[in-house]
Amino acid sequence: MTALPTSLRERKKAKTRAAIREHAMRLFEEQGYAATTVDQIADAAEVSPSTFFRYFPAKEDVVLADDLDEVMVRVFLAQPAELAPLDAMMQAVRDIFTGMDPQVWAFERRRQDLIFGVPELRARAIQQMTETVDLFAGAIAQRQGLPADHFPARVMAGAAVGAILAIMPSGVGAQGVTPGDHSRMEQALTLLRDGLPLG
Amino acid sequence: MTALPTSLRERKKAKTRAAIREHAMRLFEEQGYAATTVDQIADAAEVSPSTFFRYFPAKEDVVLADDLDEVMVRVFLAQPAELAPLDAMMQAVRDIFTGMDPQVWAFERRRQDLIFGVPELRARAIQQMTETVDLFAGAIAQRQGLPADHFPARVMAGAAVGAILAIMPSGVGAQGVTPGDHSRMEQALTLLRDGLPLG
DNA sequence: CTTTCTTTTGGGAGTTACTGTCATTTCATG
DNA sequence: CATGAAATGACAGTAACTCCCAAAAGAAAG
Repeated sequence: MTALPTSLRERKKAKTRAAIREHAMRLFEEQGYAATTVDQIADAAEVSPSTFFRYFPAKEDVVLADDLDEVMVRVFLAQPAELAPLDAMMQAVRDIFTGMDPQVWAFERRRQDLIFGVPELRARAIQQMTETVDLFAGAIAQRQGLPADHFPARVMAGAAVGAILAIMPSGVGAQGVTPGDHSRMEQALTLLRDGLPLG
Repeated sequence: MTALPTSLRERKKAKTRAAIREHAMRLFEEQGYAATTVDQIADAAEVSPSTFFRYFPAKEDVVLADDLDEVMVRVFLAQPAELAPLDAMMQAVRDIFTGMDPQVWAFERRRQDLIFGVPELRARAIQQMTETVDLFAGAIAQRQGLPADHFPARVMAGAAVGAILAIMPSGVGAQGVTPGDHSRMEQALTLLRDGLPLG
């Protein structure tokens, strides 16, 4: 996941970060996000509140820290050049979901559950997605040898991210990403490619 | 815009609300969003901070209070039934932008500038858009006589909203929606309808 | 091992957005 | 004018941050 830590200092920092994160997630799941204070998290992780904010600039960032989106863009760019962009995207989705190790998967799932359950977090997650649109628009253009600000490339990126977002579970009792979801993503991208038939 | 106020009380409330809003927007534009405190706004509008929060549950809501999205859905549903969904959407965009009176337009523009300039506001605005996706998905399905949770309808709604969002100016020095923008929106929807050709 | 330098940590004080409560004022009504 | 309802303002309190400074812990050098 991350580069292997060398010095004692690095190892301690990684451990502290992980501890804060784990205790925070647990408390959020147990008592709810809003009802959990930063002080409680700090107490549980045995650090001072000051230290908490040194590791995570905001309470939200404990949950939102690293995003999957950049990985997605990288995998997308690694696809064979002969694939059409939307097909390359589908293949990238497939690659990511099949190659993910179970532990990462489980953690990802807990995160998704929290994010989609808490409006505050959902808002920021979606904002991250708009940054992903920029990344994707650039990536698509690059792949096809088009200028970086190519209009149709932007539209495609926006449509793809929007479509995927739209089929994410978000209502009451929603569950995060499940193993079956990557096939729904592929269906959505196929529809896009075919001009959005409604039949 | 709103129903005509009858009683003295109603009129006063409307005036107070407008005053808070106007002073807030002015201060945000002059000194920036974060640098403006609720107390300053309350002072300028000559109300107590308590009253401020009675009118707007959060500082953000002064800017985000009413959204254009619901209007969009209504106009979309009012389009002639023989238009294909994406064409109906295009026509709805056209109707709204041409029918908007200049004063509303000017205010809308100031709002857009603020929203797209302040990350915090942008995040919440985008969240509102996801709610719009739900509305649109339902509207599309309804128009075509499909079940409310029809998968391709959701994908279409998500793609359309995502595409439009993607071509909104958001970078540094970005300007809000300008009169020329509705044609860009139409271009985007046309691309969607045609299966997203990149040429 | 000790000294010195650097990084990390904890503590405290301060700001700001927001919540809840209660007395007072302001409008509506008979 | 009297009475009830709604709006307001002042107050106290909480929680998420921010800034700053002194103490602790790891790294490097003698």
